[in-house]
Amino acid sequence: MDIAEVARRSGVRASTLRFYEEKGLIAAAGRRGLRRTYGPDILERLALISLGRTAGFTLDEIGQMFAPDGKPRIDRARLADKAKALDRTIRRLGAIRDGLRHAAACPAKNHLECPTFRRLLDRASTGAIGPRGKPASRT
Amino acid sequence: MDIAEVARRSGVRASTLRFYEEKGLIAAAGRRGLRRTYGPDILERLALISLGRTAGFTLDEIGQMFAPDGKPRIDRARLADKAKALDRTIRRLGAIRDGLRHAAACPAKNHLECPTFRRLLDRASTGAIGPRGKPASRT
DNA sequence: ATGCAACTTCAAGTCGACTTGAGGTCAAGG
DNA sequence: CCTTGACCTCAAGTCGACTTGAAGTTGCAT
Repeated sequence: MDIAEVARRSGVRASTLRFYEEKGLIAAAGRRGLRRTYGPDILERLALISLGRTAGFTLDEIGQMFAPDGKPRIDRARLADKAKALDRTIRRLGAIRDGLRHAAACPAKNHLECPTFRRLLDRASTGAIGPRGKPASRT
Repeated sequence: MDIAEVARRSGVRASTLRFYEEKGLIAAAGRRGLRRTYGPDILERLALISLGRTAGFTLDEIGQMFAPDGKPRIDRARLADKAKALDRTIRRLGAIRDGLRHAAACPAKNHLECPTFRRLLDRASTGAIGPRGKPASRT
């Protein structure tokens, strides 16, 4: 596959593929002249990277999860930690989602007067919800 | 309250408070000489901002949620949308958390050989999970 | 009255993850 | 053979959310 096809099949832009290569996250199977050629494995690799990104790993962290030979070298403790962190995030977001839902439906003229909303706000300010451990998605 | 006390009580750094002011997200109640003074309302305001941030709104979006008079001006449809988006995110993250948990416990020498892991990967690459709608938290 | 820690402004820097632009090369179709 | 469009490299730019640094001012305790 050439870079355009990988881009097409993975949804990852060509510029990003070059960038990932520069960072050591992926490698082209070879070159045809100047041009990169990729084997089918690249797609799985990219899926793995995408997965890691969504889970909240940085590219650098993801890079460290591949042994120099290219096979995943996965640190189970690290994964368990991340699962735990993810779980906390999920809980926080769940609380917020419920708060938003309520606010969207709530009849109070001013949300600051709504007890449900105020409870959410209190939890937010006492750190049960926010702020560290940031956002949720740019829709 | 002076800026240092607001910082202490809210957990938001003084530099951030000045930055938020510059962005129009907050305002000092007044000045004592050069120095900003804040009323107690600021803490609620900051909680609201923190909440919005965690929910995935940008600072600009959050700014638009306050009427010029400073009272929250909340667009219910917007909130409902965000709740929906948040819910999608939560689902994605839940799937990933489960995948990570499994991977952390899974006995397979190579995760790529584990059927559970592969299923996760497939969902990731078919877009059921990733990649658009980014990360989860910098722990 | 004086010293100084804590405040002020404004410009620039940082970080992560890419994207964009300029200028160059080259494989493949006509 | 020639064109051309897809590819290449490398440097710089972007975006969001802040932080940092330099240089200046000042409220307040002694």
